[in-house]
Amino acid sequence: MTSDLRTGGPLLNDTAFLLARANAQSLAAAHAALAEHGLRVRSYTVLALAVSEERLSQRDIAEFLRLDPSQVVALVDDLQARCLVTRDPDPNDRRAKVVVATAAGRRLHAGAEAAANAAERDVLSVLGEDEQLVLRDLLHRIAFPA
Amino acid sequence: MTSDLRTGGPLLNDTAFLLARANAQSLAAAHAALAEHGLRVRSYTVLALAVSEERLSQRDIAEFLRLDPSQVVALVDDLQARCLVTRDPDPNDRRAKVVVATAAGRRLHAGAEAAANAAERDVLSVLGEDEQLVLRDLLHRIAFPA
DNA sequence: CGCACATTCTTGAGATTGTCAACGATTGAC
DNA sequence: GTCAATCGTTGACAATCTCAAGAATGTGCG
Repeated sequence: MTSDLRTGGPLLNDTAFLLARANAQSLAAAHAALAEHGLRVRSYTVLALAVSEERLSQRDIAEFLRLDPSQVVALVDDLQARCLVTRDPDPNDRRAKVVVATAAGRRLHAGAEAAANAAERDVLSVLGEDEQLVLRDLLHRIAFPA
Repeated sequence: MTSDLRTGGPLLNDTAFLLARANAQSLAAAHAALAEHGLRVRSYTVLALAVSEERLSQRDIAEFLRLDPSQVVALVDDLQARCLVTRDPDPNDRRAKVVVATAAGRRLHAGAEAAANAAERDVLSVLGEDEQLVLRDLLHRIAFPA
């Protein structure tokens, strides 16, 4: 057989490329899993933040997800129109709007989270348990540099 | 101080999210580094494949980069218009077109590669040398599952 | 207090990317 | 030779990214 691109070709020493391709695999799996729940990957992450007890503002969300604030507006608009989240006023800053999940939002998130976790488990299944923990630690440090 | 989202918040146990955010960091660094050479990240990866000796067809490139074939058309169109690559006929299959870098393409790639590597080194600098090797191996296995 | 300046959300625009369906040319299987 | 499959291409449409501007609110300083 001819030389396999996946093992010996160009760009394979490029961690940035491997990061991009691994992310593409992960995204595709998550996309398929979440579609059955009527969510796209972006909506799901915003909903997940709204479900948490952190009471994040749209700016917090934008920074955490590395999105432009205007994108968060559209995402929250959609979730709010579907009665999955609300925009609560921040008593300490009337400019800010805290995004909080409704009961329906929490219900939908619970099911979607299970599907997303299953998809992630599938993607990571090529690694051992200990390797998965190492990967998460390394990615965490790159994703949130000091 | 209040609880830091980066260390204790939601989604941080989600490897898929960390993968996406780490990739965003990497992409931003690469984008800035390559802009000075007149290339975007996509163009750079296609050019890198054209520089290699693999003689890849547009379909090969699409599959390797996980792109739709129609996107490769636009990318190669642009690189060809700038005289950085050529579309050579494949003697074994007259449908396929092999994308090969010109001398100018190889020159531009050399400089761009240096800048991209510097950016990557910067992003990975939060990890030790050995950890960087581990990360690359783990990502490689996820990016190209059996 | 009053003023200048920064921050938060929002809107709108334009460019880039992702996804899909068709089509002509060519190949490979039968 | 016929027929299905593949490769490149075009076109359309949705989704995403990036930027600029504006209204409302907050913050700091004289």
